[in-house]
Amino acid sequence: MRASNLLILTSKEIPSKAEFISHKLMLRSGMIRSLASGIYTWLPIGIRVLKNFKKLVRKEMDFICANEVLMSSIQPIELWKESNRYKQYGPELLRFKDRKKREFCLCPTNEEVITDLIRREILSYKHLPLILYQITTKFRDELRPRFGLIRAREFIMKDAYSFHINNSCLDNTYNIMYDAYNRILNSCCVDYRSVIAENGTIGGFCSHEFHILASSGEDKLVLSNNSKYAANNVIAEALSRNKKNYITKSSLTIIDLKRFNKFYIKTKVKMLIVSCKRNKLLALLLVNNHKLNNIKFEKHFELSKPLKLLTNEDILNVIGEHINFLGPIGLNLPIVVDKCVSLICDFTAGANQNNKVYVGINWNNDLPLPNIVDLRHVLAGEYSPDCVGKLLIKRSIEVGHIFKLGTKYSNVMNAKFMSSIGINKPFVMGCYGIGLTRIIAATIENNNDKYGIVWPEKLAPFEIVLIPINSHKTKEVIDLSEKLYTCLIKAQFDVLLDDRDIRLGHKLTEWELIGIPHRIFISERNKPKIEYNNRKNKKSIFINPDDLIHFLTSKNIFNFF
RNA sequence: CGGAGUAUAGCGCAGUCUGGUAGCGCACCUGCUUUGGGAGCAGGCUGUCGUGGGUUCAAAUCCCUCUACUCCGACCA
Repeated sequence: MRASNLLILTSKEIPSKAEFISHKLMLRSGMIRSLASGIYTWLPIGIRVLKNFKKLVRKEMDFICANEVLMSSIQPIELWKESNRYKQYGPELLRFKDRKKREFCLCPTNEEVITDLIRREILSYKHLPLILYQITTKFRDELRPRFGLIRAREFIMKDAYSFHINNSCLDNTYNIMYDAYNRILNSCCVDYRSVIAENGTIGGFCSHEFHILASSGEDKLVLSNNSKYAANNVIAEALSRNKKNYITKSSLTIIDLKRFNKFYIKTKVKMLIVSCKRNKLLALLLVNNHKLNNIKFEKHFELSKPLKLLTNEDILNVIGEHINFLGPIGLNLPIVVDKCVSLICDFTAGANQNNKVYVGINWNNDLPLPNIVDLRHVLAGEYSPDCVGKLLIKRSIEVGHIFKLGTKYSNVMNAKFMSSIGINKPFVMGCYGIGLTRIIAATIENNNDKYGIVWPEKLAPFEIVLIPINSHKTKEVIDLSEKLYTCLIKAQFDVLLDDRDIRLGHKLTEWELIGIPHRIFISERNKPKIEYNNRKNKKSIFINPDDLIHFLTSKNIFNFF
């Protein structure tokens, strides 16, 4: 490609509407333009990057013998009714009708469509296991799109689905896919983690997420500093330890707020009141500095989803006590305690009277121990649940999620195959998503400097840019540049010749912003050598033009970093 | 969906409080000079001041309506 033919739409100005580094850089480097909230147009530079990411993913899918398909971005709504996700998905599913009044939706994911395909086409166990995948546009009508491509409404995702005769076969494919995802992320040169995760509306019984660590990320990961334990914040657990060492021995006493000091705060337990199914109330007890985890609550009390916390006002109306003085003793409500609360001795809680608290409360002595459930978010510095290391909490961007679905979809959609012993069995399924447009943004979050994007070699819009200097002065410079351009194309490099009649400074800042990894300068000054310059470390080396291909293909270039 | 903010040239912004000729920088066009870090000089083009209504002799500016976009939260993977 020649720069004179390439649509390069870079900008010096920092776009006012972009907050994230990746969003700013993608706009400034001319990769994307915004069309509407969470919807983008991809420009030539961006498309080249996207193509490289697709290539990388296809290579890994090929390697594990997955079959590429392409499903429509429009889906008949009947399939969603069949899988019972029609209501569950809510307004995120963008629905519309065709001229015959048949209802459709824009594809947010493809479990239904693929299950429908397979139940029609695959009748025998002899075809299994089978992996199908596609790379295509998805649409989710997000409540609040933000951060550029990181949470867009329209995005490009690779989604894969696997079909098996049983769980052990699924486990095998799941592990193969897990490894493939690791290889993909390694190629992106990003700091990432795979973590155990929550299945959400996709369903199933086991899942892992792949996250790129970034201080700007929306998600939080809980990681052990000394073991492999890594989990999404919403399901992370910590080692529950007995906390009776707080106090020697005391007995139940009611004290006034005036005597309430630091010492009692340490052992304070707080009470939250939630409204459950049929408006019944439930009291939850948590250690004072612990935060209630909605997801854990909802998982355990599925029928009370979504969690409804009573406000101070509600509590005054319903219970008639001030929120700060609620406690389990003498309370006429069912109680559930967090695991940590169940382990604490001589604790402090409200006395259900204004300005009064009980201290020295002990389970079984002072009141029976109610149901125990893990209800809280873990805190940084706690012990890892595998007893090895302490927990760190890091921000991240979720880029991939793999699920063991089991027979969730095949059962409800009646997708069955004939097994080897002659009986019909539902397909055992897995599904595997990786957000390409999100991974591009996250890769930029991880790979940039004050000049712009620093692309990993294989993902950059071009591997090499040839920059003739003062080419208007000497024909030799032009001739050599053209010669090298032809050679590099022949050697199958993704090369760009910057043949524009603009000043050098302009070219340099522009290619630094766009992030081309390798730059070659051809000038009168360095004759007969040419200058190789590296985007990442800004170092230069002077080489003979004839050695260029050898230099670029040899290990030299890697030692150079 | 709750809260906050913004909307003026292609982009970034000033002007709005206190109503009275539509401004600046970048970009763009022309010419000359320049050419190893987004050049300099001279000249030029660019606007339904988001939409609709109201007040006024007069509205970018004051009042009301709607819309879009951004941020925080909730939600979601």
